[in-house]
Amino acid sequence: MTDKDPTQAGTVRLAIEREIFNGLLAPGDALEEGRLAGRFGVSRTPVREAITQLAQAGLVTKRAHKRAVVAALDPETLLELFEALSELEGAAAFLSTTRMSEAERSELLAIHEAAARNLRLNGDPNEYADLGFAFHQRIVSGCHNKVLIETTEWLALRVLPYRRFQVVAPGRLQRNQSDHDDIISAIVARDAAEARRLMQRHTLEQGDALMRFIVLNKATHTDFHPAALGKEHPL
Amino acid sequence: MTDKDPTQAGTVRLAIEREIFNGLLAPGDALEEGRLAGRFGVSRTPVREAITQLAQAGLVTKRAHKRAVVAALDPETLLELFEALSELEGAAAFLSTTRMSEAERSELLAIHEAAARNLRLNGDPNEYADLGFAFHQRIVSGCHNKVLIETTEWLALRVLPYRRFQVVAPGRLQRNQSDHDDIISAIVARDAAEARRLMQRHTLEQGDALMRFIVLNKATHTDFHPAALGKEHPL
DNA sequence: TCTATTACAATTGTATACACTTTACCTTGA
DNA sequence: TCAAGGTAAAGTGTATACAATTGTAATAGA
Repeated sequence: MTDKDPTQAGTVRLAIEREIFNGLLAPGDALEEGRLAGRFGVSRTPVREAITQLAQAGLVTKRAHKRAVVAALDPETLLELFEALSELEGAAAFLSTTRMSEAERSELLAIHEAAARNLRLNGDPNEYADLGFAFHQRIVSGCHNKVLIETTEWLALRVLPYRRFQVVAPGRLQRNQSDHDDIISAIVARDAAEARRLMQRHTLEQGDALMRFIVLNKATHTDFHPAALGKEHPL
Repeated sequence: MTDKDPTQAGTVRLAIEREIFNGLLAPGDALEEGRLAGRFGVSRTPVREAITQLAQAGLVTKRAHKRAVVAALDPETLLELFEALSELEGAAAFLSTTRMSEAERSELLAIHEAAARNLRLNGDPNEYADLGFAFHQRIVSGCHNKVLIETTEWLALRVLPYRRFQVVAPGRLQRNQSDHDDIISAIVARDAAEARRLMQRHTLEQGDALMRFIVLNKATHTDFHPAALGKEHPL
């Protein structure tokens, strides 16, 4: 998905993407072509093309003659995203169980063990979040189905800014790690059906945990963008 | 996905989409911005925007400074598409079993029965193909998860031109209908897990059948675009 | 005759200019 | 004070012009 595109349109697209993930651009914010063009030092044409791509990817919404805005994930859509994602990641886990190469499997194990080490030594939670993300990503890529991988990452991209904040809930990290333990066990035992079941439930639960967190903090925030969450819970 | 976009870019996008499905634009064909602009009586700008959207949707491939070409589905990718699609449709069937309204369920049954009638009376195979497509679509939409529906239709769009030709294989129609019978039974019995299993296997088998057909006709065709297939098997 | 280099043609990428739509503000009337 | 209408400002959609890159063909050299 992250193509090294030498064109300005591609560069601008990546830049806007980053700003969305960083929270510099919050959901609901308007993407004004002229201003962005000025900020990036290009004309409106490549900016417009970048926005078109982002719109197609679902990160921004765009209607004719209306300003493009950063897609706001209402709670319902967020739940739907996790539900769909859980199915795709479950399917990937099912296929990966039998399709991963020995090298891929050992790399997955290494990541899992690094996460366990981090947790045991009370390491940086951000590093743990990254390892968790890598864990999911390796299982997905292990299915060796480019279409499935692409589709899964396409959805994962939309929840990415929110996903890392699931770890803030108390006891969530341990639960997360224990889920990963079970998934690894199923994969090592070559139990594809079980790997699917556990992976699906795990991803679904991540969504639930995030939703609960959001609902709890709903009173004080009109929206729940990660930037806002981050300020509230810098860990 | 088919947005009624009043802008020229949207109109051009739909027009190109239709030409791809009709076979007027075959996989591998170059989408030359200038010519298309001339043919549609607009400037290159909206054409370019339309192509960008189609590229993001996966119907055309586009690299910097290279001509955009209609995406050619090589057999491997086609197989991957059906594998991914089978997972998504299976998941949709699982959810639809418990989530469909009574009205949706009876509409699904009506479509299924119309297909059975068509088959019994040796009706128009194209009508049967349409009914089969409607069958799948209703099961997908019945899951009431917009993200899942969108994602599934996004993939289905890419195999749509190929999918209808699965019916040409001998005995394929009866087998298809019998699969649908079983799926309906599971849904009526509220057996979600079984509905998932059957639906997934069914879609996967559709892909296999298409693949077999392609391989058999491979000797005489360098590519297997539906237009070529249609000429070979007008039924 | 074949290969490599170079110039030219064709096509894409970008900038700018303009037309049309939407939005916001201001005026006017009750 | 508030509502309604209109007008100006802002922003998007499109066309055109130009720059940059790529594909092609022709020519020169071996």
